[in-house]
Amino acid sequence: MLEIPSLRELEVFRATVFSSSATAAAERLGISQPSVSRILANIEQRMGMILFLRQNGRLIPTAEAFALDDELETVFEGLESVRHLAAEADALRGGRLRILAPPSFCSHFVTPMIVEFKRAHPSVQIEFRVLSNQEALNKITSPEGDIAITTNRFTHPGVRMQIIKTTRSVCVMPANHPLASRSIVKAQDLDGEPFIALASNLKARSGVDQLFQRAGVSRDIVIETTTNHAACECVAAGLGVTIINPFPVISIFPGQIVVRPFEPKFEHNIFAMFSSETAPNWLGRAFLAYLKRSAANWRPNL
Amino acid sequence: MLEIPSLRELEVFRATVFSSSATAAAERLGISQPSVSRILANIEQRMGMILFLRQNGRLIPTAEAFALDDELETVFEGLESVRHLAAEADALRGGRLRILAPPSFCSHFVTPMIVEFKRAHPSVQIEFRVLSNQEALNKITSPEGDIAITTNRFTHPGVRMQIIKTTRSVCVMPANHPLASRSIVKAQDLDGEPFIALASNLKARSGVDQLFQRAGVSRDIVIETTTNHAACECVAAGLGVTIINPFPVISIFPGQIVVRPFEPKFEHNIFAMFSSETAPNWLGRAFLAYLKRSAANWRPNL
DNA sequence: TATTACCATACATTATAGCTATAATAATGT
DNA sequence: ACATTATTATAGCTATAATGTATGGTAATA
Repeated sequence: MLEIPSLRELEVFRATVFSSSATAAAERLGISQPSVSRILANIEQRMGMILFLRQNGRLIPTAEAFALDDELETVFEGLESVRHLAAEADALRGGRLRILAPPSFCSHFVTPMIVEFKRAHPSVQIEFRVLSNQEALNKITSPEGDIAITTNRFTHPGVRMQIIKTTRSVCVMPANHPLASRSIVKAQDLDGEPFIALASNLKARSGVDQLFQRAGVSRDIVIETTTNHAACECVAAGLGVTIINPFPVISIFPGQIVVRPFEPKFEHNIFAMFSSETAPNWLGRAFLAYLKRSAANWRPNL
Repeated sequence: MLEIPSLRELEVFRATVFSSSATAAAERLGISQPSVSRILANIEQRMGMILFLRQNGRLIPTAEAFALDDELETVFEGLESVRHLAAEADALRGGRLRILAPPSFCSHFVTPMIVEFKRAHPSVQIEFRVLSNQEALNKITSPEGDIAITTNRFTHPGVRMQIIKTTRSVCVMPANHPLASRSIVKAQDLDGEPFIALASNLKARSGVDQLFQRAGVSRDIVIETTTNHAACECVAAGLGVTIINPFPVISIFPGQIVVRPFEPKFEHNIFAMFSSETAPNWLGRAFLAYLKRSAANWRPNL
């Protein structure tokens, strides 16, 4: 009923939609017309859709057929990339990879991945630059970098973004805090609490501020820090609680802090950024796959 | 050497990369381990790449494997859409389709397509609104429209754009113009010529102005019009020459005007715009396929 | 040293994709 | 009205590909 046909069958289907004729499609594909005819019948039966009207002995593509054809364009473009990848696979051995990342993700995410990647592919020459999101954008468009890890979803036409991981803010508290017994901490719970805030120029700061404003909760902001790590240090020292992105750094200071899910939910994204101008850098994509796999296996230990 | 494996083979490959083990992949796919092993060997041979290192009797994915896996994610996402399409094909019979388009493309492009589409699928309920690019953006994001035809490449995160057609500006002249004998008209040829310009708020106007500025050519702008059609009327009346996008309206006024390619090249794009928030509207995609096919068959008769 | 957990190969079996020949139907030309 | 041509559909056959079972090899482990 909704079994997906084989690549070959889809290819035959596309050729037939293109020419609105089984005979023409057969000629274009270099196979016989009966083959095309039977393949089309097969597809229709297995997908449970009528793709062609048989009117006056001719094949007329239905709206379903056009929609399917449109959808398949993406698929076959992807396969074309695969073919290019195969053709240029040499670049993956002994190529160069220029990685850009902001400081916040280096020591506990990107750097270990670079070590692992380099171990698996010793002949690859790796350049690693630590810089801000904005600088990364500039370098990718130049292009002076192959892949950048950022926390901003840039919509610049010169770059393509891809989500590496999505996480939700958590509440970090001293181990002896009364709220530590709760399984979830809500905004209302923190009314009047001493609070460690992030620096006011950060997007995460303003986002969290909004959540508390909407909830009508006023916190006692005792200190502002620039990094999640510093915020955790302050919490460990008993200065207050904080709301941060748990990825990739959490659960240092074992025993001194506790971490709980926070509501309302506030999402953080990490993106990979590539140039949209130049051809895909396969080493960069390979490295992205490492990052994704690593990020997917990561779990916040709450 | 670069033959693309079958879908099934790619599926097996992905499962193996995911688990880094042929045995685990076989279990996950419900087939035998030797099958997986042989399929992987096949893929590697046919693509001419080493996808797994056999170290200590274990399979270790190479950078090539990760890059390929990443590439295939797109492909399999596309196929997932195909599956959804099959499951929801009913929507294509008797659904509703809300089309948005600017005035310039209605009478000679969108409207005839709507007529054809409605004839092929009589039970589909079609709403057609004529409005500006900006209004279309608003309605797509609302969403109060399923597909919009625009001349702007919006980068708004709430919409996905797709190119329907790309064309190049042409020079339109009275039939008896001396330059009518040339096969190509260049910017320099129009120095001092009486010129029909488009309204100064249009993107096409400023783009063409730039071309002439760079070429150091000063035209005698005798009149400004808002539409391509009006510009052609002025040309037919012998008021001067003009540079316009030939699509979709050209070669009206037969015998009175001639049309020639113009250099330097100036490209125009027509886009389809969908909401990126809501699920794909299959009727919209089917209609898009109609538009694309029609646009692809269109030829400027120079 | 025995055991276990993998991956690879060989062989047999089944399923699929392709061909040729032929039928059926509709449009077109005489 | 009839023959011709163009198109899709069906049947039967064959070669190839996909898959399973059985088995062997190799490295880690107890």
